[in-house]
Formats: sequence, C-alpha cells, structure tokens
Amino acid sequence: MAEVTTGLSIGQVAERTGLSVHALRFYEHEGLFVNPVRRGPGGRRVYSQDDVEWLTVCIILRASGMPLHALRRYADLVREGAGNAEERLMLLREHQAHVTAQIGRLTECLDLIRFKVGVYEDLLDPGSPTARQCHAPSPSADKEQAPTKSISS
Amino acid sequence: MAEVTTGLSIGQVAERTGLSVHALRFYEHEGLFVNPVRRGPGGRRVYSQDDVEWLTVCIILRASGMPLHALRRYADLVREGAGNAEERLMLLREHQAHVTAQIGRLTECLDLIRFKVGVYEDLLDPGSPTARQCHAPSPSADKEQAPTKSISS
DNA sequence: CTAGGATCTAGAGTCGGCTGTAGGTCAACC
DNA sequence: GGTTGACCTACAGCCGACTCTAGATCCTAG
Repeated sequence: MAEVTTGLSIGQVAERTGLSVHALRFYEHEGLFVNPVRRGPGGRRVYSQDDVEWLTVCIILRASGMPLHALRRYADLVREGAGNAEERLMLLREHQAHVTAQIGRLTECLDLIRFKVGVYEDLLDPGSPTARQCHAPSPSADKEQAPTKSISS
Repeated sequence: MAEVTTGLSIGQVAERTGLSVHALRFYEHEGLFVNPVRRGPGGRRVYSQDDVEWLTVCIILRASGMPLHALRRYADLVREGAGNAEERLMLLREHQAHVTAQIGRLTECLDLIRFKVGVYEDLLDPGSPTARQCHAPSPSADKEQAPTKSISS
C-alpha cells in the first residue's frame, strides 16, 4: 500500500494503459484530458489515478471506433462540469448507435465469411463431419443467383 | 431483360456498388480483380457481371476490416485457379477470427457505453421508467473501485 | 461542327492517428 | 565527471485507403 496516490510518470502510465508515451503526449496535445496533466520538477508530467481511469475510458471508446474529435468533445463537456448531461447523453447514445450498427454489419459479413469457409471446408473434406444441413448465409435469401459458382472464389 | 450480359461502364459499376470510380480504378491498380478488367473501344473499362459480383464480395470483406493487401492475396489465390483451397481457407479463417474478435471487443465496449448511458439517463430522469435492477457492466465485476465517481465522466 | 459529359493516365493531396527524429534538460549511478 | 536513461518540445514522416487534379481522349447530341 505504498504508491496509491503517488502520481505516475508518463512511462508508468504508458506501461499500464498500453498506450505509447507518444500517444499520451499526443492525447494531451489534442485536449483529450479532462484535467490538465500536472507537472513535476523539471516539467515532467505527473499523472493521477483519475487521469489513468479517464484514459481507460478513452481507450474503450477509441476501441469501439469513437474518433478523437468526439472524444475531445466528450472531454470538453466533462471539463465544463455538471449541467450538460443531456449533451453527454446524446453523444454517448450516438456512439452507442454507431457501435450497435457496426456490430450488426460485422455480423452480416461474418455470415458470408462463414459460408465461404464452409464451402472450402467441404471442398477439402467432402466426407464432412462438417456436413451442416445448409451453408447458405441465412439472411440474404433473396433472388440472388445461386451461389453455386461462387465456389470458385 | 435487355442488358443482362452487356458489360458495364465504370460509372455504372460505381453506381451499383457504391464504390467511387476513383476507387474502382484504384482497386484495379492494386490488383484486386481476379480477371483483368476488359477494355472497350477507346480503352474504356468494361466490367462483366462476374466483376461486379467479385466486387460485392470485396466490399463485404473490406467492410469487415480486411485490409487491401489481404484482399489482393485472396484475389491472387483465386486467379491462380484450383489447387490452393487450403490457403484460401486459411486466409478466410484468419479473417473470420479477426471479425469474431472484433465483434467481441465491440460488444464489451458496448457494455461500458450502455452503462454510462444508463447513468446519465437516471441522472436526468430519476423517476426512472428506465429503472433496471442494476446498471453495472456485467462482465467486469472485479475489484475495480466503485463506479460511483465515474458518474462525473 | 462543336459542346458536354464520361472516360482515360499519372501523379499529387488528404485524413486520422499516431510514430519517429532532433536537439536539449535533468537526476542518478559508477 | 562522464554516461546512461527517462523525460522534455517541436515538428516531420508514415500508413492505409482513398480522393482530387490536370490534361488528354472519345462519344453523343444538337
């Protein structure tokens, strides 16, 4: 229980967030931090536990495809303090919709990929332990011409 | 039933694939087509129905995050003809794994986002018709310090 | 016959998100 | 007291995937 509120160097934060020191300076430059990063002797950055927690939120939002400018907007709102909860909520909901849509799109793509994987599996091992009833990518059962020939691709 | 096997101009293909004419030329330049795109009088590109079908596959693979170099690799394999099914299968399986992982990651992120959305919804309308039993992002129920304070972000 | 629009090639520019480099400061160790 | 090693600023460079521009060619319609 020694260094609980000690303050961390940029290197330490890089290590425990997985971001590079470059990225950390870049994020700061881009105004992504809610509180200005403190400086220690010699002008070195000193990160608080809160900074690190905020960063982990940033990382998750980034990982889900939120662009930096949106993240900055969110940081701006949080920095402003209470009274803009509606705006924060809107921003988050918008992002939620994006992520949900993206998951949907990926899932659709996965159908095609699975279908193709199935085709090649059967091709390579027709004594199929993999013999499902049907390989067709279920959703697009429309008037698309038979996928018989797309075996060649 | 007039233009079934007619051959399409680059503009027509752009229109029906959603790709730009620029992107179509770029894709060709990058070797993403299985068959060289035919040329009509005056050196103009003439796309076949097969080309368009291949493009739609490309679009789906791209939309699921496959980088162009992998797409080119796949096109190379298909162009080579039969006999490399294992390699095609490997490539597809690898991509399938990426997409699956990405969906997983996005779904995790969505948990946090939903949690935060829930927090702000409650904050704005505490007479909650949205009063779920609990907002906590289910998976990470570890020793993380209480999310009480992250209400501020 | 000429004007407009679609196309062509080749190459430059853009954008997001970092990453790398140059040149300098500072504290600690041998 | 000299050498690491971590850090600092400022800015250039990179990567992927297009997108735009310039200048030429070609087809069709009026």
